[in-house]
Amino acid sequence: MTTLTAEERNFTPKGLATRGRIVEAAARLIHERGVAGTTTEEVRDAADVSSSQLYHYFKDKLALVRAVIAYQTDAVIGAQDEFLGHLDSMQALRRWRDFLVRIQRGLRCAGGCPLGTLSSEIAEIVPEFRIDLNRAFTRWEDGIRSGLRAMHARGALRKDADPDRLATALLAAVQGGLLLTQIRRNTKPLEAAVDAMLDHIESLMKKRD
Amino acid sequence: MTTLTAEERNFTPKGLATRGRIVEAAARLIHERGVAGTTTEEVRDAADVSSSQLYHYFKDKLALVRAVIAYQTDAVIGAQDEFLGHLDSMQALRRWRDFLVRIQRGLRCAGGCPLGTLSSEIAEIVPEFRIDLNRAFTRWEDGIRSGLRAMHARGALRKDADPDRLATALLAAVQGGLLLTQIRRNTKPLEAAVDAMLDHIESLMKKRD
DNA sequence: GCTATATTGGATTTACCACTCCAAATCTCG
DNA sequence: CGAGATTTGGAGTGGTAAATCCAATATAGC
Repeated sequence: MTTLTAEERNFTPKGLATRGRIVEAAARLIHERGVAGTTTEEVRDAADVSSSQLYHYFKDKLALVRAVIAYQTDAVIGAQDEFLGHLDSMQALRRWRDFLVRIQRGLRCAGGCPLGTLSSEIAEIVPEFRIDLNRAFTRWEDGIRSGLRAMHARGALRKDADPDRLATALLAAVQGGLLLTQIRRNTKPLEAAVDAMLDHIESLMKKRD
Repeated sequence: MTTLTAEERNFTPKGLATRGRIVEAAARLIHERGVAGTTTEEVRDAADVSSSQLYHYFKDKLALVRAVIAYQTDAVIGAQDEFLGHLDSMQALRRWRDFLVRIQRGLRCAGGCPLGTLSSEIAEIVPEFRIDLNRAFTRWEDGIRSGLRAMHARGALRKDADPDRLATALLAAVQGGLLLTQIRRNTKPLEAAVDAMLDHIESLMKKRD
């Protein structure tokens, strides 16, 4: 059984635009109020579509939520585009850290990570949600890992350092930091968590010889 | 305006027991299915109480959820009782780490941290929830911090290390690790995150002189 | 232009779920 | 034991939100 992508279903450009509006509105509302806190009626109003449109493009609310997961995955990864894949120096890592903190400040520390909050709310509800979110985090982790691997390969990181494991740990620090930052309404936890992890990575660098 | 605690409301021991059954059942169901995924009817059945009993002891579902937050806070902190407050050596920290990993394995990595998942689901919904959860994490953090402060005070940690900030970072690593562990259904992320943070702390220890 | 298909409107249905209500049973304490 | 309070049973209610339905309009491709 294969899942058809939006493009495979003979949607016209106009239809795809409508579908896009729905997903976008749903993503925003769900990030603000959670999945359970967002009604299809609110999505309809925010996207300015009718009930039949919503169900024309999505089988049911669960299908819409899956589309939102995909949308947020691209949004989160996309927002870090200029960083992910190039985190191969302490300078790049620190700049990325500053970027993440700046984003949170811009959001007044509300809402947390769209993927993190989605995960906690729905990962246990529908098995496919967990799979989707796992893939999302794996993509994110890949972007971190490639930089650390490059550092390792060129000898900047000590041979006994494990760049893959460090990438996982760094992503965890980001997620945990974001959670506490959301609860505290203060960026300090995010800063403390990521800084500590970056200091750790720096301590695993070979001294310049 | 003061909120009455359960004890202040003239509940008899029998009543308190009933109330406790309700909270316990609600906590378990909510951890499994989330707040929105748990109906009052399911709680009633699980606790073997009638509808009127539920609303006799709780004003509404929100009040029940607040009670569940308090219950889970005590449960999570309580489960770590033998560790928190005594994390003042690398040995103690590593033992605590093993304990956390063991717990997750026992749960087959499902469900995540009760406080973490609650936070993501409801922190933005009702302001008081965020306050309650903030307090919960602060208590947890206190338990970690006191150990690191002790290490710092007795000179085991370098003078320029910041034990308070390290405690925040360590709690974040635990939370982020738990999130990824839940999504991956594998304890590796928790291990990687906490190990990295503990290695970092160890690197800040004075060499024995 | 004509036909099939895609898109849209919006009223309606169906189901569920939080919460109420009132009466009955049980307990407390003088 | 008796009066007042607490606890319990369970049917019922009101509102809400997901999903359906049918008809109308727009669009694509021949």
